[in-house]
Amino acid sequence: MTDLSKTKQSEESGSSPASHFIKTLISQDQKSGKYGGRVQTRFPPEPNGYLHIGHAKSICLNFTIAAEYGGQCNLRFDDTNPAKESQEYVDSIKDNIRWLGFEWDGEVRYSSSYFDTLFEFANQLIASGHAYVCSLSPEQAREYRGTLTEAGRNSPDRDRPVAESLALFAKMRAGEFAEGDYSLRAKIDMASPNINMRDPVLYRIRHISHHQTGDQWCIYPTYDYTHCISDALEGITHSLCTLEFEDHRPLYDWILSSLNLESIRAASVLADSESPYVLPEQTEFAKLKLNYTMMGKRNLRAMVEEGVVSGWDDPRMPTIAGMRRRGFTPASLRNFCESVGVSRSEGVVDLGMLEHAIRDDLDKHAPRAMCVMNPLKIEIDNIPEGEVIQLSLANHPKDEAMGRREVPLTREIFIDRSDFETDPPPGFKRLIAGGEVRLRGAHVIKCHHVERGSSGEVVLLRCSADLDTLGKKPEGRKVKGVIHWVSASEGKPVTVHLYDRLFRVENPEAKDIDDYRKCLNPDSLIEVSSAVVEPSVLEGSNERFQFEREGYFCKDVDPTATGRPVFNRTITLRDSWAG
RNA sequence: UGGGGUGUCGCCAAGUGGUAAGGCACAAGGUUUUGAUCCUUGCAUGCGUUGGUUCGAAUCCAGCCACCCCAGCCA
Repeated sequence: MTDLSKTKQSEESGSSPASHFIKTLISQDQKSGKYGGRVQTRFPPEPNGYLHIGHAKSICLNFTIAAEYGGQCNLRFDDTNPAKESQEYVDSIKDNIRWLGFEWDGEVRYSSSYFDTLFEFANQLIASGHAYVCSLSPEQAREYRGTLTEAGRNSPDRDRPVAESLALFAKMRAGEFAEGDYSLRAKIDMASPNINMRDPVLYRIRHISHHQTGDQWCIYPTYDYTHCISDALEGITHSLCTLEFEDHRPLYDWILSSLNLESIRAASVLADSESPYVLPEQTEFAKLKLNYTMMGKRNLRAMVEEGVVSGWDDPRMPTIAGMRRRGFTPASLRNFCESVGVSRSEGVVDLGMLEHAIRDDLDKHAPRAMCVMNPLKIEIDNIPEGEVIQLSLANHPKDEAMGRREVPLTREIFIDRSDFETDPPPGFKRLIAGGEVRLRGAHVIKCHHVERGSSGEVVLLRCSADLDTLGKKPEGRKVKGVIHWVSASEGKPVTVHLYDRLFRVENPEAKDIDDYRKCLNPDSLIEVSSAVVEPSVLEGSNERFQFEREGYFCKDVDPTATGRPVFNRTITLRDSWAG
């Protein structure tokens, strides 16, 4: 039996997603029937910024794992700190998740929609002696907390009578106190080596309106108090989060086990269910880090606010919105997250992995086209002036289903300046004076005259086409080079944005870097205004193309003021030629 | 020097006592009207380190070292 299953697994492992410790854990829970066969996960962003590629890992993990085990994944906004949150972020996050290809279970959830229950449970904790109202100011509380190596001291209010705490908590909620006057704290252990257990704050006073609840509340629950209860109310089974929350797990468990289990169940989505009610459990995994990339929300926000980039959706940003505009596909991001794996060791993934994921997807799915970035005019003397030869080219070299397109060939065409050399380096396969080269999808041409301007620069190449080489190899010789081209008269001018990594250093967030601005790559965006594309590019509804020999490009959603179409370079083609 | 974690090829990552998967990168060939794709081959006598247990250790035990996280009424 073991042999059989092993064989089967290894045979499938080529195509099926890799296993990892969280799947192993859930498989065990499924086998033991711990949650009655249920798997419910959740993605719990705080709406205080835009989602980035790091979030994508968590999104993919939570949604795919639920799907693989026949469960569901909730989207819950963890909105307990209205000072930093806004509806704009709520909207963008929902949009980004859908774009990635995931759909959450039922309605969007908000921690703030549990405020009533949370408040009631807080009263229960006070009543059962698990929490008290503390009058220490934030500064005093810090002093009382102790340090990493010294135990803290008990608050003078720690043994406040239950009735008094209850009354004060009611007054806090009624708005009778100023911010910082009082807080509700869990009564755990001020000497705990885990600082999170030193009577953590559960509620604080904030006279601020909330993007979802308006002015209904002036006290707001903290993350630690809210998250575990929200999970429990939603019937979450596996609460997946990143490693830095590991120290919070004891608190997560403490809060839930200090509450009455039946009260939680009764307030949860499982109240009327026959499923056994089992509390959720938190499991941590390492967050995604990418080299040459800054992922901190603070820093990303700073780049937006300081105008280092054009916005949250600047194509150089590691945000979902930015990558989308850059031309990344949802599948490429999902595949990338899958290929990176899930573990507990904190590594830094090489950008090359991401690049591979997008090239892999676009190579299969992006139609080919030609675009000349830096035009050099060629006159083909044996094509009559005014004649337009419509060539039929395959949109994809391997996938006939992607169809064909017409590409006009005329007497005057453009090739890229870099495809002609008067002084070619060894191994140069493109056009040289007196040499031959294949025009992609068209004829072999020979350059017999180089025309120069007053300062010696090449202005025009006079060539002639071997009319017998359309769709066949030339007779008696080999022409190695193939270059792309665009008709001078039929081609369309476009603007192209060549993007490169934003930073010159592997870790722009390293401790020894005082200012990330000093590490910016000055060439992260190069605007090319001289580019010309073949007409088909502007005719269809395609957004993404491979401009042959140049890279993958994506039509920008936001044309520049010039009114010309803009194409963003998603990624270059691999280039094994060091020239 | 408190507590919690992590250390397997340049990078990610399987492996759970039976003799080091896979992907990325890299290198060398082959195909090619994209110097792309694709195909083939190569790439850890070694699993932070030192000891121990065992017929046998990346896997078990002990010590040591390195790195990450925690002292918000942020999440």
